[in-house]
Amino acid sequence: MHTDENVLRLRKPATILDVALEAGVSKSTVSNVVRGAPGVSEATRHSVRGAIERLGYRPNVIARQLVKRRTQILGVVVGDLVNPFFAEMAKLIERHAASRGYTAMFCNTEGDSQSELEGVGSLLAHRVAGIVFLAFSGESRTMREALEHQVPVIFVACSGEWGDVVSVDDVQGGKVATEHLIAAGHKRIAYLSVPELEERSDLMRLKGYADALRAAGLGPPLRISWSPPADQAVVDGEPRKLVEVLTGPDRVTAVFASNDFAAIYLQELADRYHLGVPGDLSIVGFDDIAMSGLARIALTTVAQPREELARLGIETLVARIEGKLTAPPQTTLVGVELVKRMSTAHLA
Amino acid sequence: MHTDENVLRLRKPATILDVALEAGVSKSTVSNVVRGAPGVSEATRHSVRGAIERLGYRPNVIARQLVKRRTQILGVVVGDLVNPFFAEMAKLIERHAASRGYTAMFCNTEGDSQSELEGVGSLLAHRVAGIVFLAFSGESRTMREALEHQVPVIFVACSGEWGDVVSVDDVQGGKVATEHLIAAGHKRIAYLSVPELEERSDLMRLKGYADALRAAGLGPPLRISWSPPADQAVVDGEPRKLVEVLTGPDRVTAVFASNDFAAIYLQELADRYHLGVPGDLSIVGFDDIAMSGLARIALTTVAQPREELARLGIETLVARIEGKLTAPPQTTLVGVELVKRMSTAHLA
DNA sequence: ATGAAAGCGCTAACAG
DNA sequence: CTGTTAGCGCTTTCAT
Repeated sequence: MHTDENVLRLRKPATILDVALEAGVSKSTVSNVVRGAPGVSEATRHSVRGAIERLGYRPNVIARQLVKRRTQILGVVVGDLVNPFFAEMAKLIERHAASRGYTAMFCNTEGDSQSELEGVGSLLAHRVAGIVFLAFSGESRTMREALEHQVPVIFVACSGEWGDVVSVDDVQGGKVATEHLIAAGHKRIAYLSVPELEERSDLMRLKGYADALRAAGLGPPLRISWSPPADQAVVDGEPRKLVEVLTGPDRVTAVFASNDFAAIYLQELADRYHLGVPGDLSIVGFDDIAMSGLARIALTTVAQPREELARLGIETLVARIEGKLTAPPQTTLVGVELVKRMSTAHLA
Repeated sequence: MHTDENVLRLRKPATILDVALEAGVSKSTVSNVVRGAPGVSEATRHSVRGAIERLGYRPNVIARQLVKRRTQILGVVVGDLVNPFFAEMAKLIERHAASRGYTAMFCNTEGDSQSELEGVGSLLAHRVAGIVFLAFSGESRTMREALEHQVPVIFVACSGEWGDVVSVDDVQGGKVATEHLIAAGHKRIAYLSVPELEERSDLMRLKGYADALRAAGLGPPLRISWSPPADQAVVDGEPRKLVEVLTGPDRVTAVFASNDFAAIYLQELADRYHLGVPGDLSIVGFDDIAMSGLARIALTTVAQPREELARLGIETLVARIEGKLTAPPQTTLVGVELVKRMSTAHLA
């Protein structure tokens, strides 16, 4: 098929015109063959195919994009690939996009709204057909820009006001996690949030937690803000050493962490201070990333149906892009499931 | 700056012509201002800037790419984002690319050479300026295509014959890992390889292992091929239950795994069968992914300098793209470092 | 210092 | 069924 002679000829990629000349037809005919347009005789189709093969012709997507004024590229804004939850979502999004003929272009924001802005700017400059937010800082200029350019947007596993959203029921998740802890006899239960998690989800999970607490007649909610692996944390607005919250007479005996990443680092901190999990401290996470299932981690957690989130997200976005969905932005909530492992136990 | 009126006007993005009309100059002048070309009077520059601002003009990268016949996009071929090593490398590569003005376009191959082929095809169709392989199946058609299209290629943390490579010294890594085990008194040491790791690196690590064994006058190398979390494995070409290799009279007492991912799943298997690590089995990994440092995992491993790999990789590729490097493909090897943790111990 | 004109490679009417 | 034509939005000589 490919001879060295051809390889040499192709130092400059063949264009549609080269193919037309080679096959002795016009550009349009080649274009029709390439795009599988109807109304081309079998004979010409065959000879064009031959010319394409001989020249190793590959359509220039850029030229096509320019004339159609649309790309088949989806921009994906990811929080931080180092968090396995995002890594897996990114992979699933890419796969679903590919299965529908779209290519994914990622930008990693590292949770920083400045790079989010730059990233979205770059996506917009590349005229992506749509944008998937896997994390969203809430910075309004970002969206403003997207809107101005009429790019459909979807928030997957996070939320924003200006586009469709597909996510889990965070309130419900927080509730289920907290109820599990309450059922195990815990009275002093804290909510642990980390900056990596997008604010709205954080607030919703906090709400579910607070609701469950209230329903059980337990004390006021206790919110810990922590950036692993720091020693310090902020407890109800006041800086404290995190370990102190977990020890002492009025210590917290259970923590609902806003995601597995935080939960695992909390467990790590407990290990370093020789606090037993779940003996001295019960922990529930959120996400159910792969490593939470390892015997050595064995984290009780609220599982997000990642596959379903990715599928619905891409489905919705593509429908929007292709004009099959014109209704106002909609929110689709999918269910969560508590996965019980070894990081939680009855209060002694 | 942005009034609603403008937002409305921008439903169709402004083109360079709109700006020219608005500023009362020609397309070329606008182009000169946008590109910061010299030879534009301060006055016109100012008025053009104003028009750009008013219209919210953003240059169409696609049109630019078409005329310059080059993009500023780097294709990145990733093995599997679910392996934290790849996730982190992907992130670093993206960051370094961005710092040099390039955008990254990922494709996840899942170790499957069919999707590698499709992915590279898509990258090529998008006329990426260069391709970074973070994993490479060795399938020659892939590269053949890349070569035919004259796209510079770099292999980072893996290797291939048809491009520059920046990787660690795998032989040395295998040697260091094995010597550590030998020094701890182990006699029956196996090498564990998983399909996710690219073949050449696998072979090089195996070689380092075998060399160390030979130098110490220890028996023949023992190679285990395993797909976690299966029960079965292939030991020196013959299928066996993995756990049997780790128990019984002539059991293996130490394993050098070809990457941390495999090492951690081996540890998991040991845990499930109540084999103590390092009591009954010592394990050394390769990569030093973040989770290997957790107290509960505490994996002894050969660390790859990821930051340096990413930096050198992008530097080299960009030099190639920009024509600053025209020498024949070169190989850059960077050093590895053994990180001792709790998964290895002296043989009792 | 600025403008006019010729494409980049492709698609999409519209003729023939 | 196939060819002609006119752009898509931008860069780049070459004039002025």
